[in-house]
Amino acid sequence: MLGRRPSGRAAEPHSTRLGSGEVTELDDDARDDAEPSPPARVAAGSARKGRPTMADVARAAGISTALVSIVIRGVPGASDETRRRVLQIADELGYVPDQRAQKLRRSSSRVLGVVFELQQPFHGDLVEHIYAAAARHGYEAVISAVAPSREESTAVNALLRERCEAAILLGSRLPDEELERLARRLPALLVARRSGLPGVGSVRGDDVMGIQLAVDHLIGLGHRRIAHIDGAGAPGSSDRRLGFLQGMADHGLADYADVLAGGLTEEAGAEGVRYLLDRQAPPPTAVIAFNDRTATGVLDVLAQRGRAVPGEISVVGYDDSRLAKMPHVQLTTVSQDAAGMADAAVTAALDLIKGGTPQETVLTPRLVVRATTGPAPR
Amino acid sequence: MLGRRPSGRAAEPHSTRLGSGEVTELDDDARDDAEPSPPARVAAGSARKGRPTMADVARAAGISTALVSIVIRGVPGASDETRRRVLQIADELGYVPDQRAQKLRRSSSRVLGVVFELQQPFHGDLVEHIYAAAARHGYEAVISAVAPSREESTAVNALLRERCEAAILLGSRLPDEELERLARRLPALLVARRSGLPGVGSVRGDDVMGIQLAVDHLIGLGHRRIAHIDGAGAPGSSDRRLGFLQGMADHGLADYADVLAGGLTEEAGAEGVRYLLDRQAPPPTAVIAFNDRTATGVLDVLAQRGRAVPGEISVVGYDDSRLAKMPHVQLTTVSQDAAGMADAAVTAALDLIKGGTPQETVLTPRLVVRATTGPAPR
DNA sequence: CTTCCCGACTAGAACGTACTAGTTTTCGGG
DNA sequence: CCCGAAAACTAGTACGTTCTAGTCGGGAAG
Repeated sequence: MLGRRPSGRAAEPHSTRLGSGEVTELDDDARDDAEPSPPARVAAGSARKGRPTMADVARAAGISTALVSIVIRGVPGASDETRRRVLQIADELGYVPDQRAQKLRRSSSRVLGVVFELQQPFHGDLVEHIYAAAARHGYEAVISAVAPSREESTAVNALLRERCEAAILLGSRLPDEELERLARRLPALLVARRSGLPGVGSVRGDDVMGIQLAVDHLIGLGHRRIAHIDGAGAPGSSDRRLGFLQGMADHGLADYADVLAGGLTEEAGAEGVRYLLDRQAPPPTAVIAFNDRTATGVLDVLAQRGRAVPGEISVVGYDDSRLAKMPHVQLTTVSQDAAGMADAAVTAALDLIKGGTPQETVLTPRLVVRATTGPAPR
Repeated sequence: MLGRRPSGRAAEPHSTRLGSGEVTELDDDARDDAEPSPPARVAAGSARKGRPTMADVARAAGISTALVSIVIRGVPGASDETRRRVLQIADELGYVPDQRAQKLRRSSSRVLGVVFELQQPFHGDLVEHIYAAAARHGYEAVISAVAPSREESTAVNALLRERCEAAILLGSRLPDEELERLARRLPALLVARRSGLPGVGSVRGDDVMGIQLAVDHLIGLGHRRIAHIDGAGAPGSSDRRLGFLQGMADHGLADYADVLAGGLTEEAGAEGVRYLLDRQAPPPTAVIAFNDRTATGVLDVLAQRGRAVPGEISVVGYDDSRLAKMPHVQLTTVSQDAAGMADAAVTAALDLIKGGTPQETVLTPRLVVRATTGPAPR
């Protein structure tokens, strides 16, 4: 094993950093203004110096900023000739409207804030569709991430300062008290979480029913011993747990129901199924996981242990996220219909902004049968 | 199988939407201003009406907005008594500084723009650390996502309008031409991608060396037939391919090297390894995947096919993302050190903002040996 | 030849904050 | 009691837009 040295293709090995310790802080800051002659003064050269403003464009075109504004916004009030000229000059100068100033001036910012979890595939799906849904309504979505090292309240505060018109929280874990404080400041909407609060709207799937669909499906395939690896304290987990127990009871199989504390990560699923396989009692013939990530963990462990899926054990996930759809996974799962949910969330948020009363919108889930469920083994 | 109906616990079954078709657009918009008497006029009631401003706080406290500004920013210039009082009133009123106005006023917006891919775990890791690194330097990170339905140029434009001081692009796929246009507008920095452009900085791992580390490791374990499932056209993939071929050649094993067109998804890895297993020639004893996601796809297929890892086949990933660290996966991988890379990226971006020349910073990767590699089978 | 209107364009006031350049108050020392 | 200086506070402008309320020509209608 030869000790590797940095590859030769890079100009310099490590952290290269050229020249001069100090750079002139602000080179030619003060530039005299009353001088209309040379139109293109910014154009060439590097990206230095504050970006061009509307005033720069106006000066270069020899017109007022108001007229430039009219052209840029594309509203009536300018001749075609001027329009053409202004747009060309703006492009030459590399002018981009300053969003801060726009938003400040405009009565409504037309911005929806979205808080999501960085590593949750389903949240990724939702965010993607929220972008689209917001755009469809002439809104912009600005996103703020939650991660192990970034608390939800930090993420929310960032949005608050952004002065968005409403906040959409994906699978929030904020305590009721904080949610109430938030709702007092701006319209707030929970997604994929039940809202017990009067001031807070909510868009979510019917979790009880979703799991029941899964249970029905499995029992229809002849399964009896079914386990549920739940979401611990996560939003929705108690509903899903309830749906599981109720679904089993409906078929008179309450005694065969098995609920394990889980979580919403792959590891939680892995741990849960490991326990099921290693314990004294015979393992279940089917597992319903809290979500797709959890189910993925279950699948991984089963594969490692050489248990056939669905031959020996069937597995059902929840969310129908990107994970479930992957061709080599083909997870049977309960679809939350990310697009529909995003759509409903944006619509509901817009309704709140217009002064509507907070509602609880419950979407009907759908079972998507793929390759991880099959007839119960003999 | 009994046809499931919406669960009884939800107040109303589907898409509930209460009352009044139309809501008053803007209720009591005009409110007379010159009236200093009742201090707390916003406080109670719902969240309606524009949020309180500095002027509201000042009026309630009977002082000037300038002084409120001083207190809010926490700069010297106000008595402790006033400070306390103002903060309390601000809190009561639910005052939050308007970021748009702040940024507009402040010379520098102290905002870094970050473009990332929503479904790439490694990007998630990077974003998380960039948030932290930026905060450490008194900057804020605003993120803009790329997804199948949201183009990179859309994401970049959103940042541009946000007037951030620099743009950090994670694993960008933008063509050189567009990058140049961008760099002419504001300092731009590529992460995990080589920059051929003079005006664009770059922070990346030494991909050639990274793969070579993996090759060395495998050969040290006795492997000879090694395959590389590459990243197709993705940033960094040509370097990694080169590193693979060169590493194999260094050991005189050029003839045993096998390069497959892949991609950066699980499916690409799954497809690649399926091909390797199904073809005529004997399968390799080790696979180096383009990244962790690709490696995960490989692992899944191997598990499905009942191939022992690392007993029969060893697998190496790249990135050391969240995926690799998961307890039930324990993927051997080349670490890009997300934290270090995020740190370097933020530092480099700040340097660019201060007028520094764009640099190419190359970080030394590190091999993290976990459970998916072992001695070559007999 | 007026009058009026309409399109093209402009002046200037917001929006909510930061900050410079004051002005007033406080207070200790002589 | 007054001076001076620091501390506490304020007026007013600037940031880059949008938008209201205009001005200015010029052509059609009277």
